[in-house]
Parts: sequence; structure tokens; C-alpha cells
Amino acid sequence: MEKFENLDPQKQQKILESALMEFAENGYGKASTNRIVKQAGIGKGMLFYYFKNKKDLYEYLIEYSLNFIIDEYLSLVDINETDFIKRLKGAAQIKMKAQLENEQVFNFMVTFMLTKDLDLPPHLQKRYEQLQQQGYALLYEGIDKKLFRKDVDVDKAFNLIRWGVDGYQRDLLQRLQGKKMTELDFAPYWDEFYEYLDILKKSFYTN
Amino acid sequence: MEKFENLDPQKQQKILESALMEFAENGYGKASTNRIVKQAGIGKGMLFYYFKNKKDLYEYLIEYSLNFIIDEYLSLVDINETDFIKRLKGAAQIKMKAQLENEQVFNFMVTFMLTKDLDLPPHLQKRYEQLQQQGYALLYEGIDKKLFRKDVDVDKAFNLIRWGVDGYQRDLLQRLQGKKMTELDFAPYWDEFYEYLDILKKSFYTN
DNA sequence: TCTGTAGTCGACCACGTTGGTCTAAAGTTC
DNA sequence: GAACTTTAGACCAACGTGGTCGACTACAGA
Repeated sequence: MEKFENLDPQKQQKILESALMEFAENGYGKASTNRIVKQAGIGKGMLFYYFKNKKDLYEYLIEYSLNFIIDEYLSLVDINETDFIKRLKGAAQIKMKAQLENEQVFNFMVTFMLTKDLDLPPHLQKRYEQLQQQGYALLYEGIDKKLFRKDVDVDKAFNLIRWGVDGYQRDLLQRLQGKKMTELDFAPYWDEFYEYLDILKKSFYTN
Repeated sequence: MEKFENLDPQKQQKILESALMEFAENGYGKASTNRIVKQAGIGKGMLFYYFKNKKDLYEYLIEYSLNFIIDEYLSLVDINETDFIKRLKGAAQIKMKAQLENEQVFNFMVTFMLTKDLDLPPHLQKRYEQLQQQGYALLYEGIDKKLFRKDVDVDKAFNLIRWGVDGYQRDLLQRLQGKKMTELDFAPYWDEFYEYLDILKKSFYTN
């Protein structure tokens, strides 16, 4: 919708955030346009001036989120790094940066991916599959398996490392719950994270 | 409510399952008593004949779930097993059994724990804290730290093992999504799980 | 200064759903 | 068949829904 995109970027962002949050928390069906406009601080009329209806808004959000995650996260990961742990380390940094920049997008995508309460128009479906494929490549393509211990199954080691990284992130997120992400010193957490990575290296790589 | 507890156990179970599912999926506020009765196949009147109102039902479910999880899961874990991985292994088996027996209870508890959209009467609050404390003890009390490698921080190793076990469980759950749990042969999955445990042992214990 | 246009708001609409009540019928037990 | 319990769902007022519309403002060009 050009109407929406010509808007003052600050207001635009506020509307996007409100809408993303509402859909993230409630899914498509139970999300309320009333709550969105209230949260965004705009009149009801405006939302339907920018977007022709609820579904239109929803699809716009999906496209926006897909673009954001691909452009600001997935495509920035160095796919030439063949060391699995180093690659995850780089990915974690990029993801964290993107997440600070636009927290709601990730929440929205999580809910979207595991509910799918509305089927997509083909062009979005296609882009969504592209994202999945790119996410897969990020984890498994061009990894140097020779770095791993010989006495453990490489795929299982992959998974354990992945789960470790995910687990730390989840754990951290919970510990930081409620704190204002923007005014926070992340350095100690990064250090802690690197210690975990060292342990993983020590445990799953040949030394 | 004695009215409810004198009911035919089968109908009782059906009502419990419907209600647990509804609250699990929607939280207290957005859960609908209409959907509950429809799903349970009873008339609207009956729900309010058994429970005096929505809140009463909700608190009954919490108490029921706390009891179930404590009695059928936490208190069955062998707290005398000092080997961390063996303890988790035992816990996983018991949890899986409990989860098959009453899937909704666990979903309900997850939603309940991370939303808390209603504050509890004191006696439930107390029992809830007991559960948390018991869950903590299950993981950290009486573990033999001497089994771990000397060159890694034990607490971090704890976490990585925990995240590995959780990760596998989550991964499995996703792979099995939609399949009827009851008519499924779990043996191969257990074997796979044990392989992961072996790797963890090989990686984080002294050998 | 007038007029047209783009932007903005929120009252309002018809309607569906909410938690909860009540009546009347159907069982059940003597 | 009386006395009692159990059941279903029509019904209630209150509220929330996605979406519309007319009134109003801001500002451009004449």
C-alpha cells in the first residue's frame, strides 16, 4: 500500500510494531484491529485507509517480516565460514543485532510459522519457502565435517551444538525478561556465550 | 466441587481435557466457556452446575494439574541417582509416560507458567512454589560433580546437557506433530535418545 | 480568500460471542 | 407418581468484532 509507505517513518514503525505484536500474541483470528489502533495511537479509520482490510494488513506484515529476516539476518551470515561453531557465532551476533533493531518481527515470525492459521497467496508462499531453504543452508551447507571428533556421529553433534546455542539464547531471553533491551550492556553476556562455545568446541571437535 | 468429582470418570476426563486445552491455547482471559462445553459435548448449564464460574473452573484445573505433575512426574524421579545424565534419562522416561497419559496437562502448565494472567489464591500459590522448588531439586540436588570433566565448568556442562535433552525432546515433538501419540512405537526414538545421551556422556564426563 | 484534496478521527453499524441464568424436561429413586 | 437430581440449551445484557462514514483539519494552488 503506497498510502502507508509514504507515511512518516516513525509513525509507520509504530503501527508495524503494534500490529506485529498483536498478531504475534493472538494469531490471525483472535488479533484485534481495535487493540492495534489503540496501541499505535491512531484512529480506527486510518488503519483501513492504509490497508483495505485485516487480511491485507496481515499479508503486508508477512511480506515485511520475510524481507526483514532475509535481508537483515539470513543473507548477512557468512556462508563461506566452514567452521560450524564459528558460523553459529557469527549468526548469533547478526541475529541479536537484528532482534534489537526490530524485536517484534521475530516474535511474529515464530507465531506465524507454527500456527499458519491463514493460507498464503502464492508469491508469499514462495518467499516463505525461500526463507526456510535459506535457513537450512545456513546451518548445514558447506560445513567442514573434518573438524569434528571421529568417535561421534557428526549430525548428532550438529544438533547438540545447535540446541546448546538455542538453549543459551532462550535462557538469556528469560533472564532478561522485562528489561529494556536497548539500554543494556551485552558484553558480559557475549563473554558468557563465548565460554559456552569454547566448551562446545572442546567437547565436539578434535583437539 | 464434589458435584463434578462424583461424575462418570470418562465424562469427567473429557471435560477436563476440553477445558485444559482451551485455557492452554488461549490463556484465562480469551478462553471461551462456550467452546469448552461444545468440545466436551455437554450443555452450557452443566459447566456452571459443576463449577460456580469460570475462575472457579480455572483454579480447579490448576490444582488438578499441579497434583498430576507432582504425583505422576516429579515425585517419581529417582532423586538418589547421583549421575546427572542417568537422572535426566529416568526423568525423561517418566515424563513421557505422564505426557502420554494426559497430554493437555503439560500444555496447560506451560501456558500457565509463562502467562500468569490471573493471580492465585494463597494455597495454590504455595503449591505452585513447591512444584518449582521440586523441579529445581530434580535438576540440581545431590548430583555427583566428580563425574564431569575437570577442564569444563560444571554448571555450564549441566546447562548444555539440559539444553541437549530439551532440544531433542522439542525436535521430536515437532517431527511427530499431528501423529496419534497413542498408536505409535516409541522404541526407535528412545534408542535415538540414548545415542544422544551417550554422546553427551562421552563429551562432558571424564572417561 | 476560496476550493479541492489528502489525511485523520472516532462514533457508529450490524452482528457474533461473552460469562452466566433459568426453565422445563428427563432420569432416578422411593 | 411424588420427590429429587441431573441435564440441555434458549436466553440475557454486556461487550467486542471488522469495517464504514461523515465531520473536521491542514494545506496546496488559484
